[in-house]
Amino acid sequence: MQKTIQKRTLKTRAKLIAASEEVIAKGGYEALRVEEVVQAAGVAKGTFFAHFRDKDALMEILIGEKLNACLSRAEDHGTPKTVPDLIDALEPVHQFMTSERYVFDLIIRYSGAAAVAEIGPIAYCFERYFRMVEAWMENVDTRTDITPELLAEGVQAFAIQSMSLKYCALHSAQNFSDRLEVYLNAWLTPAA
Amino acid sequence: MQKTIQKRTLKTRAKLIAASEEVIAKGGYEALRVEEVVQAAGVAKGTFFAHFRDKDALMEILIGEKLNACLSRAEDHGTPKTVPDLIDALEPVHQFMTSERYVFDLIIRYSGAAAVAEIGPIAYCFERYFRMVEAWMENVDTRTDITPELLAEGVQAFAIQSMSLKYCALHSAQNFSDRLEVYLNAWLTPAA
DNA sequence: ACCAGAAAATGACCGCGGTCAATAAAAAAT
DNA sequence: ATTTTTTATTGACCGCGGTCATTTTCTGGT
Repeated sequence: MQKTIQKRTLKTRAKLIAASEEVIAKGGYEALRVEEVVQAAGVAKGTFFAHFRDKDALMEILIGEKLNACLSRAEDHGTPKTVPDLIDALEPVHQFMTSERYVFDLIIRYSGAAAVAEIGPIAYCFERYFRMVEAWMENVDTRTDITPELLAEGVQAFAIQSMSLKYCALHSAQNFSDRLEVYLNAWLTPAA
Repeated sequence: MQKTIQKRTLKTRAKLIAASEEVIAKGGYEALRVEEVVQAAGVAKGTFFAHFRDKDALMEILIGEKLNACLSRAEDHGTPKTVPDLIDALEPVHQFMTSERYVFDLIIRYSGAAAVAEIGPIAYCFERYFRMVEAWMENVDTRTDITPELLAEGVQAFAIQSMSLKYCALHSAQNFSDRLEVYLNAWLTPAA
């Protein structure tokens, strides 16, 4: 009862991923059509769904990859020492997350692991983001009444809030970084 | 250049709304099909889209109504004095927001006003939630180094974070209220 | 080399949201 | 009362994601 995976499978999958990236490079994530992808990859529609549960599953993979790349860049930044520096370090991540409305919505929708057994690519990125910030929190000058873990969860919550408000016309007066800075100052170094 | 609206219009619209509520009462929000609604309302499919931009627009209206009812209940609670009391006051709102995964996702997606000119029902609810909490913050014993407005924005951010984590298998150990309580204590009454 | 069984690919088909030119009904103008 | 104009309704049709029985291709055993 072996389930030998043929090398053909990997090749087809690679073709589909490559074709998807091509399509996205042209028109962005939102405009991607499965039909267009399979045509570019030279396979039938049914083949696509033999490789990915649904369109979202492909998106999770592609967006997760990009997000991981951004997180690596953030890690390279080194431990930030101030709030502006923290925001600066996370800038690539936040930048990509809000590069397209469609992307932001999809990331939020898949930010949680549906089941402990299978953590999706995006849920994994959220965990990675959180752990990275948590580690930073241990070596930075902030309030000490709460754990680095809690501090990191707060940073994530405020980052998401700031990104959400970017898409809200009622709060577009203040820009993303300024808003996040206000939040994080209040969260990390309260004065009363 | 008058745009007289016929009373027939209002009647059809009411029929559609009523039919929608019926359908939802049976199978929940996620399972609603436009086809089923128009059949129950006794009109053609095209009529539906003459009254609502798309399916989401109807959902915004229905969910917005429910959400407003929950907010009214929260207002009736009176100004909460402690964090557990605050969570208790907001309980109906949070309860409804997480009653269905589909509902939560839709609410989040439409929480921002797409344009200042037209604030959707759900964006309005978010504003109302925020203003209500802000007013509470003025009459409650918290940190005073930041404005009630900022405090309220933080409460909203943490509430959303807590709700999101409810759907994440990696963080399902802690329940919603307990998590939110930890967040709000740290946010409203920091100790260092 | 050949065959049996497993794995992969195919494309016709379906469900459902959304469109639009044609039609009917109501209101305004005569 | 009749015509004209505006407003509302209709349902055939389309786009696109997703399914599944059938066919093709691969692989391991003899």
